[in-house]
Amino acid sequence: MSANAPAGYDPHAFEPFAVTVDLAVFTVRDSRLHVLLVERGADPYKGYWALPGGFVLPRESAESAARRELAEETGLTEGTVSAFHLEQLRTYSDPDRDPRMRVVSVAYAALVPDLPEPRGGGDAASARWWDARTPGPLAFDHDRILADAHDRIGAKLEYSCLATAFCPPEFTLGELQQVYETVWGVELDRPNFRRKVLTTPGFVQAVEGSPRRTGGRGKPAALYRAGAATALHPPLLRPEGRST
Amino acid sequence: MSANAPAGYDPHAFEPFAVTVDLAVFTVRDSRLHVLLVERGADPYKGYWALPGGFVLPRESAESAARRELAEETGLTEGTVSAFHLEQLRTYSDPDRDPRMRVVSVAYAALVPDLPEPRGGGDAASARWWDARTPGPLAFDHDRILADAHDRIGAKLEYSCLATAFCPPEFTLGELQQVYETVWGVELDRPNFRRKVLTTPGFVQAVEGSPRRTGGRGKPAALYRAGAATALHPPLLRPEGRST
DNA sequence: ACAATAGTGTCTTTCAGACATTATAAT
DNA sequence: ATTATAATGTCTGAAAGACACTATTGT
Repeated sequence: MSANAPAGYDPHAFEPFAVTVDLAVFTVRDSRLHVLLVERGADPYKGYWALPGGFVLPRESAESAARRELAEETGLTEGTVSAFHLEQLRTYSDPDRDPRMRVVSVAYAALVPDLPEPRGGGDAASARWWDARTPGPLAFDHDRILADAHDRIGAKLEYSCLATAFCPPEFTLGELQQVYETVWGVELDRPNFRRKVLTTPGFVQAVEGSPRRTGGRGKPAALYRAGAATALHPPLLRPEGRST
Repeated sequence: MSANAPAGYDPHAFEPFAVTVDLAVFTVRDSRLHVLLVERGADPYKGYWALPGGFVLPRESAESAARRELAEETGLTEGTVSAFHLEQLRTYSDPDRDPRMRVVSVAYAALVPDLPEPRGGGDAASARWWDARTPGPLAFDHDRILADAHDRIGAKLEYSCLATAFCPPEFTLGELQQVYETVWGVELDRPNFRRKVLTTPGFVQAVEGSPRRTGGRGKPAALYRAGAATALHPPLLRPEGRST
């Protein structure tokens, strides 16, 4: 803003903007990427599914609003939710994106570990996890937002350590690899993946006195925690120029 | 927005938000990264320098507003300006970022070739190019926005062909290398840079019947145009984990 | 002749892809 | 035994870093 407020600019002079946040909450479940959706109970788009979200209140930032909505929609406490990765995606401002009024929405992507089915904490009675690739037509421009969010997360896995945000505090390398394979929709070579993760300083850190967790069959896997690193140098590039 | 408008929500019920755009317009000049700033003629922050920007009008998107402001502040036509690279950065929404009222700002980064000194086309009488690294304290939260913009551009040079956006339609590989060195603040090995650029399909395309442009002394350099490629696979990583 | 910039070629190191092999568990 | 998953090791090829060398201009 800021530079050129028309002299004597009156905030109430023309129809105001509403500012909202929309959340693409992702998790990896059963080797599929899932996104949290809520069913709309009122028009417009009554009966459609939509990304959870809500208005930014007069005295809070968009970040705060997003964090608050994340807690409400997942039914978890603010404390729990504060550990989840939440990042701003981009802002959607088409004048006609909401038929009721001028609504500018700041979209966020949240990455959470596998959670229990959401209990309807907020005003959205029905919230569910959906497969992120086949969400059918969503309300408003949420198909677009969801697609953008998916793209961004996929891209960030390449050059950041973000994948651990999908995992519980202690995880196996197999689980971490599942995250990559699921988000990218490709299969990775396990030995090469191990090598890359383990030789990147600070990506993961072995849990000492190594307890081992069994994934059912097979040899138990060593456990790791997320390391201190945040960036991946050099990056872990996906096999081909994929998008989904 | 969208999910949970309180039933019977009245847009005028509480103090409205203003939505603005702020622009970080970058160019490379004399081997230094420059950013376009305007001097504020009124309070708050009277006399401070600020990123150009302005209000989003009731019937336009933030993108349109940013493009419009870019034309106004550079004094160029919308047609000229439509060729420049303009991308959304992120949105700043701290409740106290503007002392006058609640202002949410969508920030954009614009990359332009070396332009003539801006003529005050808009209401901002004084607009100037400043060294992007030492802009002194700017108005509002614009120091933060500028730093974020610089970081983002630096990061995008690694995995995109964006550097050509700083160059005129025809440019030499030396000029392209200057862009990288200037934005990253490092020196690159020329032979290796050449090899990387020329072996990346679609990054640049040689101008046939090669006219050659002299940069003063030395051997004349071949000219290139930006290619069709938009992404860089594999990326062109900067030497160390730098940020400025 | 010399300085300055453009361009080529080569050696070495790093790292990713491919894939064989061993290890440890459940059935 | 068989199957399933985890972990190690090795070979190869692609690409980056370092750097020597040639080419073409202005002064």
